[in-house]
Amino acid sequence: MSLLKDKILETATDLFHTRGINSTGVDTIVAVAGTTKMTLYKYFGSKEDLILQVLLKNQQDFQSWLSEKLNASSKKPNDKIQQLFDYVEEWISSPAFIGIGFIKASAEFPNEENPIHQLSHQQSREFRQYISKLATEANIKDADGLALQLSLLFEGSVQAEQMKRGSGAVKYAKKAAKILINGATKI
Amino acid sequence: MSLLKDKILETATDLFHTRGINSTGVDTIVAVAGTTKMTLYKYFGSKEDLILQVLLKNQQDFQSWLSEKLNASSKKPNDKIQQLFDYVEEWISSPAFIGIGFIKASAEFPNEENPIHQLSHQQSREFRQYISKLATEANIKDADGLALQLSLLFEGSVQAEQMKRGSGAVKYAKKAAKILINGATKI
DNA sequence: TTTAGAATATACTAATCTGTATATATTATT
DNA sequence: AATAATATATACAGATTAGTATATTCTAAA
Repeated sequence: MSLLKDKILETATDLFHTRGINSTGVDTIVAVAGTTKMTLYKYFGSKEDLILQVLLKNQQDFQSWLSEKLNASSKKPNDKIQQLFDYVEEWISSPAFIGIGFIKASAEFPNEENPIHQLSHQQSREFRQYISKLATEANIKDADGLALQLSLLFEGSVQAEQMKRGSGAVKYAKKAAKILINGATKI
Repeated sequence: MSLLKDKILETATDLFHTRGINSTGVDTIVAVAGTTKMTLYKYFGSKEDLILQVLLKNQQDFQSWLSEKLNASSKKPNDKIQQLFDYVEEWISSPAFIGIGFIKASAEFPNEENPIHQLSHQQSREFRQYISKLATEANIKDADGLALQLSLLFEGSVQAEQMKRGSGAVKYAKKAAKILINGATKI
């Protein structure tokens, strides 16, 4: 594990978020990270490789943060799905919030053949499946359907927050989620 | 009104959607449109100006299409808000669907000072206000809150469809919208 | 202290980007 | 047929892009 590799990943993550992926050159990344292109290309085969690794790290960080929060909060499946958006709100409202990589990346790389687009799509599916698992464990009727609806609210909230910091959209997403979850819960 | 200007706008709209905005050069646009850069810069002061005009035209086209559909379908406000997602589904499912410009543009130009980002944000707000007006006329309790929730479902659906054509997400967004609308309707 | 690996500085290629300059051809109107 | 506007072709400037080559410096281990 190299400190410089981490520093480059972290810097790229930040710049991709604040300036966009295509608008951020590798020259800028190494300048801000305080290293050189030679070092960057030692750790990352190409800019595309760097983008993919940034996406992977972002998603891993978010997913593990969320899972830990949910697992720590309660053992009961019903509580977990109910609290999902509480933690989503906490995460979106945190000052460290830097968006969801796969949403932005899929917009910047719309071609479905592109590896970056494909990874984005896969991550979006994986997150939806995670919600579906939560819903299944909570004994919900149409788990996949509800998971899809919740993921729309989630991605919409992230989108709204990326558009305008402090939008407060997630507060209403949370309310909508509660209504949808209650409506889908078997009696 | 110039035919060439329209051709350039149309070509740019298509290329921005299929390849991304920053990844599409003006050279490509004029080549596909069958004209030259001199002509493009006669009608558009800059690439940024072209992008802004593409965004404006996209949104006008969608908004007027949607309003006409809703006005033609029923005079009753309650019907209109109920049918909103029917037409959103029709529009997203249409082969001519090319996404929502302001969602992609805000991802590619994340800086809140950027004119393209600002126009995107404004268009997102205007669409939300349009839904809010529908909700108010339908005598709904928290019209702004419901409008926000529906817009999250809307943007999430568009996002999902941009990620994977034929995702079918809007079908579930429609169901969710019905539940939220019914829950928010005064009795 | 010598040696090996890691990181650096600098310069380069070759392509692409936005925007402009100049001069020619086409078209419609008088 | 002469005039004026519109569109064209071509070339260019100047900046920026991703990625590589070369040579030097630093650091840690033997």
